[in-house]
Amino acid sequence: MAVTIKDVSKDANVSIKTVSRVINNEANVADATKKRVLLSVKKLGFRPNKSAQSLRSKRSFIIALLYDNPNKSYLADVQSGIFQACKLTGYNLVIQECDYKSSNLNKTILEFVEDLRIDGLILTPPLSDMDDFLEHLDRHHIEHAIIAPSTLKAGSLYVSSNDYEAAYALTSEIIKHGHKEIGFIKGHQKHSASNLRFNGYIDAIKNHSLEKNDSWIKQGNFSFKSGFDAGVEIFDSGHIPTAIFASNDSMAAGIMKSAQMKGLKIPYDVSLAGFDDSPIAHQLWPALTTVKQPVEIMANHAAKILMRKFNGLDGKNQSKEFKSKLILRESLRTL
Amino acid sequence: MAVTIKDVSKDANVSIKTVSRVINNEANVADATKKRVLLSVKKLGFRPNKSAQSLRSKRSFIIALLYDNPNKSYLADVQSGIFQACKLTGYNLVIQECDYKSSNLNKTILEFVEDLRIDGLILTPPLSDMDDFLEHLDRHHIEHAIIAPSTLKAGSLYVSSNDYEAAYALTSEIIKHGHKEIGFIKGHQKHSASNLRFNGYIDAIKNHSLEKNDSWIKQGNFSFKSGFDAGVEIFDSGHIPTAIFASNDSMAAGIMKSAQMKGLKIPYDVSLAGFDDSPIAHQLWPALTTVKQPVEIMANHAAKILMRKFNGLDGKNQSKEFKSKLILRESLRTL
DNA sequence: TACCCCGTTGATATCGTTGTCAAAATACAT
DNA sequence: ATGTATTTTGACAACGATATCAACGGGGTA
Repeated sequence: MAVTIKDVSKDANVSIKTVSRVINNEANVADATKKRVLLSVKKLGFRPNKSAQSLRSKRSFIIALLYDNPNKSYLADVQSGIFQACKLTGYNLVIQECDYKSSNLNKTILEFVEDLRIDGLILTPPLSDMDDFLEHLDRHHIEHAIIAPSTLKAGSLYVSSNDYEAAYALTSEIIKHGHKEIGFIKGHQKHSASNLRFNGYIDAIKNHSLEKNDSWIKQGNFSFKSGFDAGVEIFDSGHIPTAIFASNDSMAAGIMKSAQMKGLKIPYDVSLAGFDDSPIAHQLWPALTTVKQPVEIMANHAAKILMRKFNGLDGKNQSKEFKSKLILRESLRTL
Repeated sequence: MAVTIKDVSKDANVSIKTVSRVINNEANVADATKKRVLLSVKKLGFRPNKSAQSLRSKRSFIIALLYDNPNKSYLADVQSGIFQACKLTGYNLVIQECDYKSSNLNKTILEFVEDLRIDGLILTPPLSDMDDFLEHLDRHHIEHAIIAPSTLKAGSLYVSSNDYEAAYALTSEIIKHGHKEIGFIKGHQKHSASNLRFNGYIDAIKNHSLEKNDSWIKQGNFSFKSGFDAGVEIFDSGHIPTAIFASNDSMAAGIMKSAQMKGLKIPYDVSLAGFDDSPIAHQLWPALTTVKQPVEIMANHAAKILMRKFNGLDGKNQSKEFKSKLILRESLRTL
């Protein structure tokens, strides 16, 4: 039989309530008593029964990661970042795949949270962008931290990255390399990052007095295939830009493949840039110029501020924007 | 306040025990009663409190996925397969990253399982191969299903793939393409799959009366970098094989990069094959010839048989070996 | 009719914590 | 010494389910 709070209370010669106070770090326990209890806890190897704690106190010490069909490497990074944070605090991590288009998403998640008494959620795009869903969470007082939200609501917990600035910077860098004709592949329409990146590109183009050419701007959806298709379209058209900036690396890889199949050499015939610095970026040849977001660190921070909030350490809102980093590799050349 | 079993019992005019019997599908409840109770359950929207269930019955309806630093896309596939199975049965999935080299792995996991009252574990390589750890689980009666175990113990739950046969078949295919000098990059030493794949290669070589050349056989560890390094070594040596078979796609990608940097063209100067059919395999140019394991389906099956066991549906041992599929792509050419 | 068997049902204890509230002990002021 | 405020402690209820075990009711048998 496992050790219970009762065993500890007997061993330390106090009431179970006092043991409870000690393990929950409550105030107003005499130092001597505390020491004695902790000794017994250690001696007997007592670990509180989480089901009982959860039943009584309505806290589970579990947080959940919600995601919908993300890029695999992105998911792994997010997950890892959250997990590291959990390990420090003793929380556990449940994962929940969900369909952002589902009509009963709200209900499903509410029941999920209530059933497991989940203490809080971490949301990834495109869930981060669903205002209706976020409002639903607020209405039911479900704590949550948002990774890459579209609108930065005061009082909400989030971590974001400077997608606009990064896309602007990368575009400027491409221009600095002498390019004047720069294509762009847009990302998934439901991801707010898509617009940010596109706007960064557009504004950089404009501010450098270059002309925007719609036949070089294609709608993708962050998938390899959409990049490949866009590449085929562009390369089949009469006029090819000297550089193409894809909203993520998968699409850039798709473009690279379509280029190579056409016999076009990167970066000699056309330069290429991606976004994300996913593993494929440096595994390709030539390696991709791209933008690295500190995804794992961002997710880690999201988990941390979420758990801090549970514990009332909410003093300053600790939501934060993280800076991305330009990574220049061989796929971009100077004209 | 949430609806409890008590509310249902009042509404249906039965005792709480009878409600409990109905929601747990126990025998010996009169049909009429059952119907009445189910009606009330539906009407009131009753969902049993999991903490209470868990506390009393020592079941949590949670399973956990244990992994140690796997390939990101592999992890995502495994996770997704398990998740699909969970969704059908109402189980939840918590993930636990762990360090297979840690000296207190046994203790950590035991406490994790006991604290959360985890019903069962799913293990991925290299944890699948740690006999000591597996024995520890048995000793503490922790249910588990193993993905890709090294030794197929009777009575244990597992899903495996035919790595040996697949490597043999792929090697034979390479030989059939006219290659007589075939290099090989080994995988991580702690993964049993590494040996299986290597043995498949070696036996195919032997059975086709080809000579094994140790300078073309390199030790890798499944990482891109280890493949890259192996490639550099091989290509820097005087004599280059006409084909190289890497134990996984990441390493094959590494070799491809090292080849391209050396100015060697794949598949003209050297053919290449990988293993796993990870996303990168078809995102490269030329696309990789490889072996596809139904990872997601395997993981799904592992989760299913594990959960079946909880429910005593253990009749036949439903462990299973899954067949891999050869995928021929441009990286392999006929000599 | 009396008896037993067996499917059905319910009263109540129980799981291991935390919450409530009052009692006991101690500190402080008069 | 006395009264009061404050800290420390414990008895017991409560959380919401399942487990135990006994009672009930109807059919079959002697």
